[in-house]
Amino acid sequence: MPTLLVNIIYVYVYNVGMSKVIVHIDLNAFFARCEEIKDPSLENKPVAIGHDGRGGIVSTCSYAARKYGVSSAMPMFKARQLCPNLIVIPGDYHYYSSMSKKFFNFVRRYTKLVEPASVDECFADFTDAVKGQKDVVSFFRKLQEDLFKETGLKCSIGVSTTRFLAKMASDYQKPMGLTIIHKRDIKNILFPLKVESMFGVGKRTAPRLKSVGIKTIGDLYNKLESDDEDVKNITGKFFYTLKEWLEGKGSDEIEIEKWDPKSIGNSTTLPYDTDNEVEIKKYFLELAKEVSDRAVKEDKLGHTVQIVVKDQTFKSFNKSLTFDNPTNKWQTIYDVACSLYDKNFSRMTLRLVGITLQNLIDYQEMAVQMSLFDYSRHEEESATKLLINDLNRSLKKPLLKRASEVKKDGNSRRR
DNA sequence: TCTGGGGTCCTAGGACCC
DNA sequence: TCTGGGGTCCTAGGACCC
Repeated sequence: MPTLLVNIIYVYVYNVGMSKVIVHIDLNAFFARCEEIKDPSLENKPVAIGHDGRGGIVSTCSYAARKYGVSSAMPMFKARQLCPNLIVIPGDYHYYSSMSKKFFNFVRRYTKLVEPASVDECFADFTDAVKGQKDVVSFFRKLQEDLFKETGLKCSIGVSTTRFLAKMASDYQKPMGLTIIHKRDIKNILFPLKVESMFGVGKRTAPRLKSVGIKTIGDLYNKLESDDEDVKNITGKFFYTLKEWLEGKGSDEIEIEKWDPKSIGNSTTLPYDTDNEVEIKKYFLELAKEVSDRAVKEDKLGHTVQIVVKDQTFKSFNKSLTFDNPTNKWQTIYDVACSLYDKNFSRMTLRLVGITLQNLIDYQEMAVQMSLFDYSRHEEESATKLLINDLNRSLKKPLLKRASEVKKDGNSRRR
C-alpha cells in the first residue's frame, strides 16, 4: 500500500513537473464588442457586423442578437427575419485590428510566449506566469477583469496542458468563461459533448461519424481507442491526431514567430451572376492588383497563380498554373488569371471570382537562389515575357499571340 | 436577397525522372 | 517490346477554421 501511494505521488509530481500551462484566450463576440465600446448605447441591443447587400452574411453578432437565433455565417436577410430590430453595422476592420493589437500586447505582459491564432484569439504559455500562484482561478479571473477594465474587451479563457485542450476549454463557457481542464477531467468535461463540438470535426465529418453511431466525443474516443476501421476511413490520417488530442498528448508548443503567409488571395462575389467576359476580366484586374499590392507589402513572390470561380449553383472550381520565375507583378498575375479563365470558364455564368498567389518565397530568398546572371536577366526581361515561356512549356502549345516569338523548349519542369 | 472572404492542410492522380 | 518502383512536383478538389 505505501508503495502504491508513493507511485501515485510520483506519477502526480512527474506529470505536474513536466506539464506546461497552456492557455487559449478567445475574445467574446469581438467585432460586436468593439462597436459597443465605440458606442456604448449599443450595449444590450441586437447588433450584427457584416455586409448588408447581395450575399451579405453575419460576420459576428452580439449576445443580445444571438437570443433571437442570429448566428455568424447566417445570411443577413435571414438574420433580419429572425430579429427585425437588428442593428447592422458594416465592419471597421482597421479599428478591430487596433483593438486586437491591444489585446495581444496585454497578454504579452504576462508571458512573451504568445501566439495569435486569429484576430480575436491566441494561445499562450503561462507556465512561468502561474508559478507560485496559490489560486490559479483567481489569477485568471483577475486577468479577465483587468483586460475588461483596460480595454472593455470580454474574453473566455481555457487553461490546460495542450493546445487542443486549452482551445476546447475556452470554448466550454462563454462569455467571460474560465475553464480549467486537467488531463484527468477530459472524461468528465469533454466526453459528454456532441461530436461536432470537437475542434477539427466540421459539418462534413460530423454526419459521417454519426452514421456509424458516434454521437459524443466520448463515443469517438472509444472508437479511436479500438482502432475502429469505419472511423479510420472517415478521418484518414487525422485519426491519429484526434486520438492524441483526446489522450491529452497533443502539442503544447507555442510559436511566437511572425506569421508567414503561404498564400495571398482575394475573391469577390459579383454584384449579379454573369457570363460577360469583359466584366469578369475587369474584376480579375482589380483582384490581380489587390493580390499584387499585398504580395509586394509582404515582400513575397509567387510561383503559382490560381483562379477560383463559383457558378450559380455555388459549385466552385480551381485552376492553377505554376511557373519557374516567381512574380508579384499585377500584369503577370492578371495575364495568367485571364489565360486560365479563357481556357476553362469563358462560357460559364459566374457568381464569384478570385485569384490566389501560391508557392510563395521571400524576395530575398529568390535573389539568393538565382545566380547573379539569372537575377539581372530576370530584372531586365519583363515578367510577362518570362511567363509566356513558362506557359508554353506547361501547356506544351502556344497560348498567347506572342508565343510564336518565343523559342520552344522541351518539357522542363520547375526545379 | 439564400448561402463571404481570408486562410491552412490533406488527398489522390498523373507526369516525369532515375 | 515490355517491364518495376521510389520519389518529387503539379494540379484539382475538399474539409476545416475564424
